[in-house]
Amino acid sequence: MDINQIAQMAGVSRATVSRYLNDGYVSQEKRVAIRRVIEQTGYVPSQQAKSLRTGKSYVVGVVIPKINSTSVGRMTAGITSVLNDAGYQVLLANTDNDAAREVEFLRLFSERSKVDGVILVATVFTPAHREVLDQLPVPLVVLDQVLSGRSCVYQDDFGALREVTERVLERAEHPAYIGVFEEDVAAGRQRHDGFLAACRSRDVHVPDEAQLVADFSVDGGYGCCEQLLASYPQVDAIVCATDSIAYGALTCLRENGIEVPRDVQVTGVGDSELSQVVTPRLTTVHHHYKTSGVEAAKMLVGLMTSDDMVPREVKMGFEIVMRDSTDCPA
Amino acid sequence: MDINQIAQMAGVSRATVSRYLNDGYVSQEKRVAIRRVIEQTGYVPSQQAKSLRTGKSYVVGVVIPKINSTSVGRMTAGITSVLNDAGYQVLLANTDNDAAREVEFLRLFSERSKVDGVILVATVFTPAHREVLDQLPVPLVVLDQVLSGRSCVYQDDFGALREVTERVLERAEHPAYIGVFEEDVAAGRQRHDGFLAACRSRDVHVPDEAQLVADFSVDGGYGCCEQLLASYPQVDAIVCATDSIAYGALTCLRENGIEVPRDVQVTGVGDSELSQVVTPRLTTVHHHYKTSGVEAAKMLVGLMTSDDMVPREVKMGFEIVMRDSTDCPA
DNA sequence: TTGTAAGCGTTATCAA
DNA sequence: TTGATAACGCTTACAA
Repeated sequence: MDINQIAQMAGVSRATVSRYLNDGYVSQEKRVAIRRVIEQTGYVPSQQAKSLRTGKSYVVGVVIPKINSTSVGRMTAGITSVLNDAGYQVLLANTDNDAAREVEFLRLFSERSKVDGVILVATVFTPAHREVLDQLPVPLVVLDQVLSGRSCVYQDDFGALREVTERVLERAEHPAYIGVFEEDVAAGRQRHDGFLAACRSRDVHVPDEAQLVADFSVDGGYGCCEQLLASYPQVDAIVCATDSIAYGALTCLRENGIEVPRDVQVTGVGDSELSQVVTPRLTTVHHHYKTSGVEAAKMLVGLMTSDDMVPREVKMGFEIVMRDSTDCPA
Repeated sequence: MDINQIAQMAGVSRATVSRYLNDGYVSQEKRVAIRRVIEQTGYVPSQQAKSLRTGKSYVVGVVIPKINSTSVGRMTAGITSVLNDAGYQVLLANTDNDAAREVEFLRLFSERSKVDGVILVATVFTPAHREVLDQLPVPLVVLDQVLSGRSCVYQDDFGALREVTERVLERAEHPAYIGVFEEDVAAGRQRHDGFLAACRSRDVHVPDEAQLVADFSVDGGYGCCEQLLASYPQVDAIVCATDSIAYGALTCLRENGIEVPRDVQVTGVGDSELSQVVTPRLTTVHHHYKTSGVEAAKMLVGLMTSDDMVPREVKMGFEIVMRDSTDCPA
């Protein structure tokens, strides 16, 4: 069922049908004729052919590091809702934290699939990243990481960790930090720096053995916490870079008969649904992940439609959610 | 940069370049000439034009009910990994548990976007679903729900709930059930039926007020549990349809000074990462979600490539993970 | 082994 | 307001 058949059945040329479908500029008379035929046949124009001709695909590529992570899940939910409402389809690329695949997918998107835009939920930026991003022939929005000079939406990880650490320090003297690898500027370096900034401003010294690096998992948190108890037994607060790490730490502390928050305070980042379910309920940073996805998608739609938008860098706000794993004065 | 320019630069016709790109059947001599030009220019054929001509898009549509759910996340991870490795791109449609949008997306996929196949992570089947599925011009695999006569991969929810309930009944006499709406055949009806089957085989009567329906959330579980304590105080075991519901129940019980598992046993379904982190650690059913996604994707690839595959219905195995929220003899 | 030519289903230009 | 006609970039008979 193609436009030619519709034209024939309606007794017009295919150009007229095309106009009916797009601009308008068709006489009332032919308009109704065409409408009737289309309704009868259930004809739907081929998006493929249309794309080939117009150069617009109404598809955007979204590259994410890990689909099964609550923060990424929330961001993706925000992205898809805006994009779908705006008439775009979403081509999803899950890289499983493999930076090389990230580059691969970006290249794939720009060369083969002809997407109209790209959202990159980023973790690290290698030279290969910069190169492929520079080559990108379509608008790009970077999410959850700042890339200066480009449109991006990111969390205030530095500010968040500084603030949550300050709260903890009202009762603690020997804080420790369990973070993630620093190549991840946002979740790695910024959070770590925020922690250190708070300590410095209080003149609290944090020895190296109190600053550990875990992967993003519960088990990683557990392991680091064990290590911490061995090498830095005076610890009285553990600031963690993610909720998962904090869960692992909580479990480890409990199994070692250490009471939270009385003996050791614990904090996380992410405010995943389970934070209010663990015992004790976890004090954490609430990042507006879904909203940041929404922002990024809106920004991309703006870039794709009016092509003279200047890049903006948007830093999202956050909230500290005080629960039972810390011990601050109200 | 199109095939014509490459042809011209290599001094051959564009048909020869096309052959070089596909079948082969090009002389050694021209082959090297073409390769050189392609390398110089970085030419990449337009997938769009190719699709228009061949009718294959190498895109599959994946419809999911909720992106930010651990079970769906795991299934999607399995799906994308297989599909990407097989050279397909994934168009993702997140319906946010809206059955109408599910139908809409299916229609969109089949009519406008010309996907080569569809994976539907299903929850309910309305008549509208059946209609659009019947119209679907491309192979389909249903995931996480059984649809007889069609290719599908699903969890053994009946068997899982029966078994976990049997375990619980070794120590309990007044079990209760907190489920989800029964229109969801798998998570709703099958799990409920499994629970009831186990009770029946032990001649345990379960009054209506001990069978509640929650949404999929922690809060839902909390609320139902409160209700349960009021209307069925003799309860000594709560079998929950999902981990989230179980987390809510655990929290509610703790706040009411009821000890788990001594006073009341609790079980969930899903074995999400946090199940080993809550206190007490949750006894639950481990469903092989990621593997089921892998299976479904492989099946779809089979259907898309050799079009004479007969539909199969695959029931996945499961494991009962006994932890501390139950109290069974080892 | 290669080139010519006819599509795939649209939209855009230009006369009429 | 409409209809030829030429693209968009590719594949595939068919003929040479």
